[in-house]
Amino acid sequence: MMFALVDCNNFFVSCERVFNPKLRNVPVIVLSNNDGCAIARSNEAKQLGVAMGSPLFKIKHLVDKHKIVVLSSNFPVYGNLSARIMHIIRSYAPQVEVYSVDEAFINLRGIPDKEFFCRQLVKIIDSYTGVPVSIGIGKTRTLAKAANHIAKKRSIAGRVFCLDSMQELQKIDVGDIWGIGRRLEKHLQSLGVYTAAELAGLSDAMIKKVFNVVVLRTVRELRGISCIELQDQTVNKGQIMVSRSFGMRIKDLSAMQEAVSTYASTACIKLRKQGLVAGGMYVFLNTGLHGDDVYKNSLYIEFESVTSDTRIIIGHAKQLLQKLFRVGYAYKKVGVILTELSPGDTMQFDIFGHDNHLHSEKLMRTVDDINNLLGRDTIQFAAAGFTKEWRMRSNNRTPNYTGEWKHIPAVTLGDLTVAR
DNA sequence: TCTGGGGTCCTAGGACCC
DNA sequence: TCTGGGGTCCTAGGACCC
Repeated sequence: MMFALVDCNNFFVSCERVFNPKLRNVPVIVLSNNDGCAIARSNEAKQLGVAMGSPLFKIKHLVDKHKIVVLSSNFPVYGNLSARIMHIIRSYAPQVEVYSVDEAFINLRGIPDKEFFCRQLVKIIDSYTGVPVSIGIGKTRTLAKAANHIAKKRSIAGRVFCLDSMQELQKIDVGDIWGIGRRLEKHLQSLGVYTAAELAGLSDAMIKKVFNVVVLRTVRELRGISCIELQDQTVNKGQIMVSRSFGMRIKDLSAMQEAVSTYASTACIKLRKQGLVAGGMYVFLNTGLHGDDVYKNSLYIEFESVTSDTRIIIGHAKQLLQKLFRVGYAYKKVGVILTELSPGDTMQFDIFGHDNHLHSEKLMRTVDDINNLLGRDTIQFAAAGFTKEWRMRSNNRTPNYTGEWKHIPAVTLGDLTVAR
């Protein structure tokens, strides 16, 4: 068994560079929603010492000193490029699991020259999309991950690395292993385990006693025993969450109601896009978790019958929020989580509500169709509000190059400008 | 006062991932 | 002052059953 992990290099930054060549060869970072933390960094920015996830205010001095280009995240564009890349991978590889927006596992079984295949794939993705990718090859998914890490870290020519010698594990820090996070790394180090090779050498009994089965699985994968198969992606997700931090603090219930209605509406769109219905919902809120006057809470409701009707779900969301809301706090965030998801075509009908249900499905489909055709929020629910003053910060967002006619780049002589 | 052993189900919270 | 969003999986502990 052999797996490959295709991973885009500095993905969000690479996407921005596809549409703006001026960003090449200069330090660039892309911020999280609400312009909070650096979640993607160009190699130049990494070298300047910008850590993954560092809050912008903590790296302000580096940004100023080295003139780092700071961009807000532009997820529609990244999602679009991601879909193109995954499409290319699927058209060449037999079995693919899209693991995240910028990563995919490939089962290499049946491919004769695996390294050659991967080097070709790197070139094809590069020439079709302009996004550089690296590929790691290994006997298990965990080893493919580690191989990918090496390919990037050592700037391997051809950007493909095959981890076929266990000697390599001695050079990999235990914290760099997939599945070993900060907590486990510390714990392992306190036991004298610093490298992947040392972790792989621990006894099963010891790991099970001190840690758990998840760590044991990781260790077995390091030894070359595949424990994590490629996932069947037709399986539904367990839940759908939509939540954002506000661009400002909110004290009044009405603005909170707008926000929760907006997120509930977005969650319903995601739900219907996957052909699912939900059986229940959480609403949660908090004041931000860093100050002194912290309040956080959540509530759950089980729906009377499964639904994907935005009107019903907004109604429940507002009711839950009303119960959670305490006057006097300055809120930073609210969110909804839809749970108990099941396919819409096998749903159980409320025996009294069948006609209502057909009506609801028709209405929602019509709303979705109109918005898909004419742009999102062509029709929206009034409860979601129109001014949305609480909207998150996004001060340096690039245009929606791939999703809006008026933002499509126009090439002029030699340089690139944006058509308006 | 004494008050077992085994099971299930649910929830909250922790840890991890990108 | 400012510190993301969206997920999954596992475990511990409580409630409840016989």
